[in-house]
Amino acid sequence: MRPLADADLPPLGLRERKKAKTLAAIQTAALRLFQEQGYDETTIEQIAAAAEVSPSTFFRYFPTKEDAVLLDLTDPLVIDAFRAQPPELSAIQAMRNAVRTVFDQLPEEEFEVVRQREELIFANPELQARMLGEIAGMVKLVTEIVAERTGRRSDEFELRVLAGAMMGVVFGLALTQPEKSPRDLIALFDAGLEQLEKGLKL
Amino acid sequence: MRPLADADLPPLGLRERKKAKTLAAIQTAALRLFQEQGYDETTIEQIAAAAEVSPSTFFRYFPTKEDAVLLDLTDPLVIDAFRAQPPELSAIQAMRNAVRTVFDQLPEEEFEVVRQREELIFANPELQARMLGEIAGMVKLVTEIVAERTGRRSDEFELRVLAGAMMGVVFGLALTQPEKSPRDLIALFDAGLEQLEKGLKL
DNA sequence: CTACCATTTAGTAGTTACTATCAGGATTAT
DNA sequence: ATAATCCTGATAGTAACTACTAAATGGTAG
Repeated sequence: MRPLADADLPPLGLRERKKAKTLAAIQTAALRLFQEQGYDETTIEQIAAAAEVSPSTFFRYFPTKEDAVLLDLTDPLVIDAFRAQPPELSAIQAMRNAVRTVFDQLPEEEFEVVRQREELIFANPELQARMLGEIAGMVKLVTEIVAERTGRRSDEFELRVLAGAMMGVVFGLALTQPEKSPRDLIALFDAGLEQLEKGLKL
Repeated sequence: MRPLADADLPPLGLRERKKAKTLAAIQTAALRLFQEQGYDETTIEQIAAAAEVSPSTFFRYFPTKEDAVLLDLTDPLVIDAFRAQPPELSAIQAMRNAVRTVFDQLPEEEFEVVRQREELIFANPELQARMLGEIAGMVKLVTEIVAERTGRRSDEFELRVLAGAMMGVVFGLALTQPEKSPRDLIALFDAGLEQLEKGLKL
């Protein structure tokens, strides 16, 4: 329930509340149906029916069927935490801190959503492709933040290599190991970054 | 013309030759139309018409529209060259050699196909997503080859981190810099790997 | 050259993701 | 209360993709 994280600020119009509820209802219904019947076997009509909205409404909230799975609210949290790290730290250190900060205090129910999504994505190549697209977006973001932190230009060669390598670690870990819980994955990511910083000797 | 690389071994039945020709005709027509009218604006009917086959036939050769762009014949070459490197070299060194070996002797016309494809992919998020999927496949392959080379198991943590980081470099470079020629990209990739091996200090 | 088999092809019909548009109803601002 | 705005549902349409069938073609044996 309530995969949203918008701290429920007091003055929130009825309209906004309804929207948030509809969004959550659709994603919840979608994830449930996907899990029960499989992704490809579930039509948008079914999702809409289960969420008690029209198909039109589904598409107003999610541009594609894939997005109903991919919508992730932890990414922006990590980005913010990363940006907030003191600039004295190396980029890799900063990223490690950011990830730990966010996931150490993430409630269990949110973890469950993460887990469910990972399972679906791992089982479906289409979704994997889209997921990688999201990661690519992260590469850009990370590049820009590192540029801010170090006072360099974001199109500098070294920055792009660094950001690419960091996200590549996520990548290599996320796509090769199916059965791990999200928590384990976080731990692995941390260890992977540590290894990256020490240097890759093989 | 003839984006295929199958050295035209002498005994090749008429049927096989026709198939190769049809494949090439479809991909050529597709790339041309995509470039002229844009990817989304081009329908499979149009491609089929331009290649003088039926839509059914298009789908027999390419499972999806995207595949008509993504079919890449240099990847397997790099993989083979990578596998052929002496095991004394570090994985990163071996990869650098492999890439150089392949692209140094790649004919100019093949480079042109690579360039055309890169342009399309860069302009279209859908294609980028699928492309990343291909890269993910590469991560797996690279992991396995490194495992062979070093006599380790392919599911070992360090291997996955290393392979992920290497491919992440491709990634960070390929997706952030549009206007470079493929040759420049190769050079950048080489430099990126060098930096990766030296260690990422930022 | 002919007859036969396997493969490739075109054609047809259907499903489904996704887009565009619009009228009616609910929410908000005045 | 009234007007402006936004959200929803409904309809109609496009295009990617699938399953199937019948015809044409390439390979092969007599």
